[in-house]
Amino acid sequence: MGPAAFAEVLTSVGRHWRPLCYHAPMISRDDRIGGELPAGSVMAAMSGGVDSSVCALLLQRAGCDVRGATMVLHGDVAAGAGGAAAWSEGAVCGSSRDVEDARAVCRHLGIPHDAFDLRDRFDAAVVRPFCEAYLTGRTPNPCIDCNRYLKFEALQQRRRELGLRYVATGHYARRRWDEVSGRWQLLRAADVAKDQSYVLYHLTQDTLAHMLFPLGDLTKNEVRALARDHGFTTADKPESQDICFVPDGDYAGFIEGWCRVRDCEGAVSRASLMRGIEGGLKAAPTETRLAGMGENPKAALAEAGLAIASAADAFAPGEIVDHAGRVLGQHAGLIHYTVGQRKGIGVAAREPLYVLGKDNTANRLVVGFRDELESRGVVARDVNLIGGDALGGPRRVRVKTHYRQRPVDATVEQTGPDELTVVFAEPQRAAAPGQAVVVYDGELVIGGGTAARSF
RNA sequence: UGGGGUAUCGUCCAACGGCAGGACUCUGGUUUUUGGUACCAGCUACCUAGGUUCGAAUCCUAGUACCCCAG
Repeated sequence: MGPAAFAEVLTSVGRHWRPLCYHAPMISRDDRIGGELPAGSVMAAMSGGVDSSVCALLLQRAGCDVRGATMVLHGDVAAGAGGAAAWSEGAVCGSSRDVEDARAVCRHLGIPHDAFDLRDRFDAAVVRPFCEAYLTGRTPNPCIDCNRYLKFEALQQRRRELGLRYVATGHYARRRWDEVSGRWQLLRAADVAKDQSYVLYHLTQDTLAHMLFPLGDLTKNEVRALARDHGFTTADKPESQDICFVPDGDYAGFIEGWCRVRDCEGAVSRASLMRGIEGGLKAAPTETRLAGMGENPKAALAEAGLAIASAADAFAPGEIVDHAGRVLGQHAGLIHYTVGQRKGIGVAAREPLYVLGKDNTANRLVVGFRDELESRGVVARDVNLIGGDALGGPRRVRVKTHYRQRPVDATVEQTGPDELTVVFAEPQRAAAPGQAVVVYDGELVIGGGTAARSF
């Protein structure tokens, strides 16, 4: 079916076109490529969840040559005889359960399925930067890194190796070829409630050219209905939540354990942590360097108001103070807190108290009332602009500093080769350093970066 | 040590002599591919001992503790 015929089908079925997708080849209209429907071989990234299952289904129905691919991201290999490997159980992304679910869906669809062991890559590109960010007082978003370095970079590499044309994922987002600029664009999903473009701001032209987002025009309910209609075992899996490699939610405990594992003596000492952090900085591939740290991590840390030495005290109790320095209580270690946090401070006041900032040097937690948390803007580093060009002078945009936040009016200006400065139209609750700042122009994702500081 | 004042959830405050309420904290839940936020729900208290009264957090007496003035 050529694009003209495809458009005709859409027109002819009119308002009832959606149900047709249950029975006919139907994928997002925005997945046409240069006016053509996607043709050729596609690697469908399958997490074992409902979205990626339906993603594979839609590709197959569109007539693509599909093969499923699942990344094994974590899980221990049992020390069995003969090196027999057994993935650990667990309903978390990239676990054995998910690999099995993805494989079952592929069997159901009659398509090949590959499982890639990317645990080392996951550790290096996601887990280590996650721990190091928290240890230096920032609040990382590991899902962003996982998307960037695993779901896109690593899978694209496998795609090239296998000689396939596309990688498709179950993200709720859309891409579009822009004739005017001659470039690919990333757009928000049709289902605003499920839009996931926020975690994709780092996509490049090269990657977008080889990406498909078959779910971009569907709603979650439609996706689940499709999965049920096809009897997928993944149809009623719950939405993913929490950090996949910290299923119990105790990220501080996880990081402490991570530090211990890295230190043979088993002690979380200042010296061992410093060794770990500095070693990590040296050994990490360039793309997994501490965000925005550049060539000289220590200088960069100092510039950011962080001291490497103090990072070792991330677990040490200290004082809770207000903006005037009055001591209000004791904190349990700065690693347990993040800017904007309300719960867990443990100090009773006239109104709720929120974390305003973390003073790593003095090991003090600065708290205040809600209105004190508001900021005029935010500076983002480690910038990616999907269009490729520099942004230049102030530009009216909309900005998200959290996955679920509705975009807010702002102006953005390129204030450095790798720096954006966002000024909100109305003061916003401050974003924690380390969080993603994503810039939109209507439905279009312009790009984004990592929050360095609010002002 | 003299004079005055105050004692109520973990914290800060309410409650004509008539079922002790709220805010904050805390706990649980909902929402959510990050941390958080937001929303909903829940737990916990009348300083001690007497007295007055049908009935006391409330009034009276004593004790205890703390605070403020005088030292």
